[in-house]
Amino acid sequence: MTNIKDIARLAGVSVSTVSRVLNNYKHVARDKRESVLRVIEEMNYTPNKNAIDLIRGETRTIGVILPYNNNPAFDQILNGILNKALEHDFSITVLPSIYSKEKEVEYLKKLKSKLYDGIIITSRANDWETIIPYTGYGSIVSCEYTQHKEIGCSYMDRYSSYLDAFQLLKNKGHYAVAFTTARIESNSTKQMIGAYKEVFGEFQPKYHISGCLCLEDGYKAAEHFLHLPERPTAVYANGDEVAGGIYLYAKSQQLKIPADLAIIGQENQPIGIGMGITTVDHQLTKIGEQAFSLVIKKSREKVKIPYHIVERDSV
Amino acid sequence: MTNIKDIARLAGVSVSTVSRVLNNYKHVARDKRESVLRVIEEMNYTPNKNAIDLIRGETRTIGVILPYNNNPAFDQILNGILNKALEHDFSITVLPSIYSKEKEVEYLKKLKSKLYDGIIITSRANDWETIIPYTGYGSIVSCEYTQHKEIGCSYMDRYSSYLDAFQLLKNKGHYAVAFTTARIESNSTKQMIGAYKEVFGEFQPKYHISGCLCLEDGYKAAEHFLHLPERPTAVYANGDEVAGGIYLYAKSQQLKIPADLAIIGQENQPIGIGMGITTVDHQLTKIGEQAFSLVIKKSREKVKIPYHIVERDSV
DNA sequence: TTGAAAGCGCTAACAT
DNA sequence: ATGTTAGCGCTTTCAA
Repeated sequence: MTNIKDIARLAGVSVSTVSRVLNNYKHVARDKRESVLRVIEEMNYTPNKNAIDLIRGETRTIGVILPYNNNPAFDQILNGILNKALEHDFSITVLPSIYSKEKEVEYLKKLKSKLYDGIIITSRANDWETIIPYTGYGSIVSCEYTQHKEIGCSYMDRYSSYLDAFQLLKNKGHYAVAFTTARIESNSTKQMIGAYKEVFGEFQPKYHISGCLCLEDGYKAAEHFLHLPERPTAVYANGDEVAGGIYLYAKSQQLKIPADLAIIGQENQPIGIGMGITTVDHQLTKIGEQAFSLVIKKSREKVKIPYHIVERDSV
Repeated sequence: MTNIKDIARLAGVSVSTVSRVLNNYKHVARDKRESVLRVIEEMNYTPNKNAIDLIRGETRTIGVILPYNNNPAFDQILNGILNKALEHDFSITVLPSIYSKEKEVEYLKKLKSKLYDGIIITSRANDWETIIPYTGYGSIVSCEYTQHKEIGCSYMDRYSSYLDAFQLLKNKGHYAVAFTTARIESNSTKQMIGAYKEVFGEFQPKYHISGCLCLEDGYKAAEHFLHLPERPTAVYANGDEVAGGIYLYAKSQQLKIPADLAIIGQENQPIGIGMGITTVDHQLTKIGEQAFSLVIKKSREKVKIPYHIVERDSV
């Protein structure tokens, strides 16, 4: 591999001069600049980026921690991040965590080891207390709200959106309402249950199924709900694919949507458009875009992205 | 920032000893190893990965060039890549190209600049002739077949799958068949047209619409097809979301699926399951997994991944 | 405008 | 078993 020293020698200049033309500095004589460029061309030289990153102490790369890499919601956030990264000429490294605390810490250590200029956490397993110390090594932005001043947030008002969705159902005359969530221990499950209580008074565990990520999960959840003695008349799914699965199972039981079962999904995904499912759109792409903007600004702002409900034919 | 020198000094040993314990080498006395570990702990030290990458000349990072970052097909491939990367403790950097030749070359230069150990090209705008020289700087694997010996391939037999899909339609009595593709200049459009000719004799431009990526594009394509004087009785869509859009438009015109219009999609995506759309599953996740395996083995094998047709209710 | 030289933080060959 | 030292390839003072 040819290096900067070779170029300098062949161009008859010093390495610092080569460095100067490489970085477009002024104060380089025309002829020297040209001869350096010629040699670079001839030798087909490209500077070693690791050496540059080592010296500069920055990499123009952002790491994105996300639990699942095959989940449409996280794909939407990632999409937003990539949009902005492309625009700002940053690279994005995807860090799949499967909600493993160890994996997450491993990734935070990579921030510390200077591989990334910052990290975006789309969702997490660790406590903020274990994450915050790493803000000393690069900017950390979360896609979930936290009051900790060290962390920038690009988030949505989950609680309020859950409230709206349940209220919509209640307004349509539904009182036996079921819902699905992804992780039982997650913040969003807690908020979902909270909102449920606020709207319907008491939480009934039989009307809640966790661990729902994809269409098949929704199908199974519906199977459970619809075999309950007092079967729900509506269900709020944590994603349109899960909602689609619920829809399919209901249909397989000859139920009419929404007459026999109302369904509301989340994140305005293609399947929801296709199947005409009402959905709560948290604008995840925008969340991702905003998260990226915050992380490169090293900002610790808390930016709330508005959600809206898209009414279709399933409620 | 504390560095290896500081640790050596504080532990009362040389940097090489510190390096040895860092890399789990043998021949380090118990007490020295322990005191080094203690100081590392106390100082909360993490080695600078850029320095290590610089010396080792490898980064355990693979770059993945993909044209769109919000396209379900490429998401499936990326998903497969990430599965394997996680397993093998490699990092994945996403390189969005929007089919720009310049962007692609920029990414290949990053391979040359030693940022990645290899690159996976899911789809490309450049000729192989301009890509191949970069195989000198790291392994390059393609998700599309090419006979060039320098390039490993994890691919599907597109032509044969197109043939099968068109034949399926023909067997069901369809002769006026339309189809959609993503990019007019792409290889897969060429193969699609070739397969069409082989099955139906002649290619009719009015039955082909390019530039279809999402549901909305499918909707518009259907609008076009269904207003043709001799409207097609079947359409093969380049993706299930596009197929979903076609389905929706047909429904909006009171057409029955498949009686009035047969629809076949591609890639077995959730929306297709939800809407009951027959699809050609090219197993993109497996393509991604295999591509990753090839790239880290620096293999130039050509591995064909089998496809299969999933029959549902739209044909 | 240019070059010499001192790092950036680490590994590894070599010597002991 | 351990330390010395010469790099890895580049940037950036500093002096000229």
